[in-house]
Amino acid sequence: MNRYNFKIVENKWQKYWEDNKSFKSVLDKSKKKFYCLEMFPYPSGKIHMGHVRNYTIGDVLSRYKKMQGYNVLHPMGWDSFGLPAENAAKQNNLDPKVWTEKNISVMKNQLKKLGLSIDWEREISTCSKNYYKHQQKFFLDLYDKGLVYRKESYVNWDPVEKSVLANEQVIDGKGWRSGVTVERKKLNQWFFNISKFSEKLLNGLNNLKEWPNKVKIMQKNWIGKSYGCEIDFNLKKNEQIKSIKCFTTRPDTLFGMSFLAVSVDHPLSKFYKDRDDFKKFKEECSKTGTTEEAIAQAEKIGFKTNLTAINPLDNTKTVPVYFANFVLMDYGFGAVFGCPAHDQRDLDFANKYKLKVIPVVEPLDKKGHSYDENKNFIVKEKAYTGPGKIINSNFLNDLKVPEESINKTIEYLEKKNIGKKKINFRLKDWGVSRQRYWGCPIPIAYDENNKIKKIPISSLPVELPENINLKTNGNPLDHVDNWKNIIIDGKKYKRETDTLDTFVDSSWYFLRFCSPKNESEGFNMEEIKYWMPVDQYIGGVEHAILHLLYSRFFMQAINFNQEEFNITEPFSGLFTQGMVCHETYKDQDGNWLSPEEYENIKDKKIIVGPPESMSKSKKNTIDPENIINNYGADAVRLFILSDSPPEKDVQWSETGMLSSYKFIQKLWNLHEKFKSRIEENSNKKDDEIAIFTNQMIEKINYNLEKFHYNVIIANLYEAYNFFNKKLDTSINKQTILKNYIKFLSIISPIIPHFSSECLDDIKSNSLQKWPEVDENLIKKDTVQYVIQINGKKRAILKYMKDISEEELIKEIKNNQNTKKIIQNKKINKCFFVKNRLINILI
RNA sequence: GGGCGAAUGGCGGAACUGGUAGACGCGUUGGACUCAAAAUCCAAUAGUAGCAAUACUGUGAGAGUUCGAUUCUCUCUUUGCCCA
Repeated sequence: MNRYNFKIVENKWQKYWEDNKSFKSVLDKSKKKFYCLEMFPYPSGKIHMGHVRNYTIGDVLSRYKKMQGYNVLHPMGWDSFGLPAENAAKQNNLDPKVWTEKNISVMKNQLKKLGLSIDWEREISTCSKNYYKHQQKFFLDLYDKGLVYRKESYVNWDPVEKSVLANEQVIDGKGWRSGVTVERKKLNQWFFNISKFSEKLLNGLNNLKEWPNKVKIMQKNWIGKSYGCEIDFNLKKNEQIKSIKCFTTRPDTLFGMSFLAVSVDHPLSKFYKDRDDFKKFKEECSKTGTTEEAIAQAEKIGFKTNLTAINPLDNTKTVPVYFANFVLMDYGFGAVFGCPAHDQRDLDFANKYKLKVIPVVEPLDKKGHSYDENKNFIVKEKAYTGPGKIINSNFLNDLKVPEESINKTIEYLEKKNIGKKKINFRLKDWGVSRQRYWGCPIPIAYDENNKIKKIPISSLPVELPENINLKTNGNPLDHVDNWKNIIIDGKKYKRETDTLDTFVDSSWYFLRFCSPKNESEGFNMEEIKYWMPVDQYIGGVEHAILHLLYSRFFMQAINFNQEEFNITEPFSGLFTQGMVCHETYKDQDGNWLSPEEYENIKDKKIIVGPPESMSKSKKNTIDPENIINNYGADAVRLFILSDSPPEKDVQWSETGMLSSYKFIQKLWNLHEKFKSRIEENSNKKDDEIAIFTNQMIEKINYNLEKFHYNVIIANLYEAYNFFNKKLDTSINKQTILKNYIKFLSIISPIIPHFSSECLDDIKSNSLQKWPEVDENLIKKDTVQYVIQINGKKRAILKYMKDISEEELIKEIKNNQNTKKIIQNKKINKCFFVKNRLINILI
């Protein structure tokens, strides 16, 4: 018997697919399209197991859809701008472009070894000028539509590195490399007006039927629509400023107000800007990070003004006005009123500055709360934010919180012209400026007066200069004078040296795949009208918010003021796969060990940790290329799908991998067995194989549609067990051949090389259609009935299909096994489920 | 602190709409082959009792709805992810 040589077979079919352009997709309006897309990789150097899992899931789906007759678009590209390239290049004295291109070529080869059904002719790379040229054009388009603007905004500033940090580079409020506390610094930056579409992005979620609920909920929370109220607070006898406008979601707590806090950037600050103590305070505030979390955790500090605000519901009550570090200018109006009893931040602040704490909401349940000697509810260290009823609030007393209280208060404020109902969104505009070299240049220049000048379309792309000095303070582009200084129409300008956030690159790449080679436009209307939206998008849940939201925004932005294209959602189906995990190993000194190191020094005391997602820092990674070389692509594909449902984490296991490899060998032995039987001739009529095959197809169809890929593998094992046994009996030649081809077709999305080789070996087409289920064959004449007595299973009996309740009871009374249980007993009641079960109560 | 999930043999996991719990794989045990081992093949494998047929218990804990609950409802425990 021949042994299956995966190396020869896999090379052969990969070459065959490439030579025959088997997966090239062409626009064909006569065919139904299916756009299957997996999140494209960042070219970090090598593919990792997460990629293997992601792309295998997508490949199974693509191949399945193709076999079903769809015109499948399954492209691949590279998210190739980004900070790692810049850092790696700096370390190794390379050009980021050279580093990136080398990685791409390595990773492309690795992906090809997996045997993915990708149309490589559509390959794109976001760092190529053919790509970012259109992105720059797009930027100017959005500028013309008024969806891009420039404003001053805070960034995370590392005072040691003298550079701007991304939020993820700030760890516990400190720079990831310098370890120094990050400061807030104001810079002029570019913004996309995503908040303009808050409502649309929120409502659009309702139409995304094939998205996981949790992703929709995360986006909904991120957009954060809240109903509240804007309130004007009058100030006590002040000439320069009469009132301060605040936004609040809890107007019902107005009687509990004990201070008013404004942001240091509030217009009010202009009256204090020359005072030294205020300057000092402002500097102190700048030491707080920019994330919501950093602000929440920072100590609440304030600067007391000489202003006094009047409670709009009771003129006799006045409160002090503070500048405070926890109030941000870009939320609401940069001013809030503080009700310490019912907001933790306000309470921390009030306790620090010895301000009054007046509870105005009393919890319904007294358990776990504090009360004074007169049994009045009091708040000390922990603010109460739950439901209850209003107290200490004059005419608002006894209203139910929150059902009645908020709306009633707003009604009152509107009637008295003090405030009005307002909807607020948490979603802020998207700051896209990055003070980095390795990104898409922003096609803008400034004249001597700092006035914005668009780079003319005809001189796009604005190319990134190559081979520049990266070891500079701040943005390297700032130091490239011959690039920075330009002349447009005879006038001197300085280029914008910030580059675009890489999330911009990935916000429209799915469109580019529809027209990857088009020189004159980023995407062609006719082509995106045919291919878009992406029918199935597959990737990690870590992109649930930003990438997906930004992509959705881009579709809105394209659609904005434009009739021709009316698809506003880029991904009609979304699937988020789980991570690939591995045990972790540490030696006695607490150093991480790799799985190989662990194998080699097994006898020593090593602490084996629980499975965690593979990461270089924990050294618990497995290199896919080694695995492919040792076991073959088919075996890897089989294993990565077999052990867990795709949406959950999967644990990498060497024994599991080995058993997948062995299974392919077993399938090959089965193939040899089949072949010998196909050549034999037996006239015995036997429907059992056909019935089994059809039932299997039915099951697999169901599991494919539901992404239960691990169950499909179990189905395949069952099929193997069945066929292996069946082949030892006498069977009809035609029956075997017909059903065997169906079996090979069904396994082909998962282990395509193996399947192609076997089909070819029995002189059958290696690219089969997906087999249809023959309904006649899966109809059964007899059915197994579960016999329950008093709810307990007592027997399983086989009878004719569609037997009536009376007949079935008669049969049970006569059956040897069951009659003893119910003999001479009175049947009180029966529950009969046709063709399935009967429950007899005696 | 808030939101969303999850919990099933030694392990990963399966179970349609409430209707046979544990498919399939790993591991373990026994056997065949072998001088021996590996590989391969065959068989057993939730627990308890029993030679066995079989009986009882059993899907994180506790309650509830139901003829019937892994599945639905409530409370709790543990745990994961996201936001703070």
